[in-house]
Amino acid sequence: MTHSSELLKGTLQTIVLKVLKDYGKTYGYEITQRVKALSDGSIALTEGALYPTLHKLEAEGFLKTEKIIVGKRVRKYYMLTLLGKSEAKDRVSEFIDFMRTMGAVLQVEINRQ
Amino acid sequence: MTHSSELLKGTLQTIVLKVLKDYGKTYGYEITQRVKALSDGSIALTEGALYPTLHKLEAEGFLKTEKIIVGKRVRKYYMLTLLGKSEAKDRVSEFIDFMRTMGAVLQVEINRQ
DNA sequence: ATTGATACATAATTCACTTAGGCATAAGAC
DNA sequence: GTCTTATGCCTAAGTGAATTATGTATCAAT
Repeated sequence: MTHSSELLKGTLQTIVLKVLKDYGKTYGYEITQRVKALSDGSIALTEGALYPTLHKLEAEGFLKTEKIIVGKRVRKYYMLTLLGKSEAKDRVSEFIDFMRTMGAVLQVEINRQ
Repeated sequence: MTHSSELLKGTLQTIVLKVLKDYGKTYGYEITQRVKALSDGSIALTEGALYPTLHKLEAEGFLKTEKIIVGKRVRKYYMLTLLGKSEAKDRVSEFIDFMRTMGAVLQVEINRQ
């Protein structure tokens, strides 16, 4: 395990919420693929982390689900609730603040455009 | 506890190494004060996290220590070893990569200048 | 004298995540 | 045809960095 994977901790909920905000109705496996693509292969979400997180966000009222039968398999789509949309926005703002703060602490110039 | 404090996880070693790189010989309590100042009050390192981290970084050969008697109290100064200097640089680079990747995933424009 | 700041340290607990399973269908390689 | 890889969901045990809770002691200020 690299040190950078340590940095990833605490970002999973934010990532999931933002992906659902940007892409709408998405299923678990698809989220892993999107994040892998967006991160140029460097972020590989593990199922052991992803599924419990989806369930938790749903239990908190941020996500709602819809099951679709594809062939003989069940696919579970997740989408943001109204509350979830607001939460997604908040979490991204929070992340931007965090980056700015860390930029100051680490004396790295960071600008959001 | 806010969600942003969750984001902070995994950054402590990087912060400590970078502060020691930028300020040279520094003691534990001083590190908490510097980080608080640099982060405009938003990052308050807890002693329960800081001291074990300092001990661990020392055990790994990244830090060396020097005890100074101030009045009747012992103050323990930490400074980077040669290995620690290189590690500090690597960790900051890693953090910059992480921010860039997260910027891409969260569709937030981030530029380092 | 009592509070708050300075200064170190350890121990129990928490909790997000990793690791390791389990189950099943679909597609492609050989 | 069967073997591997990809698709697709899930839970449970274990890990480890953090929080929370203490403990000890000096110093300055009111």
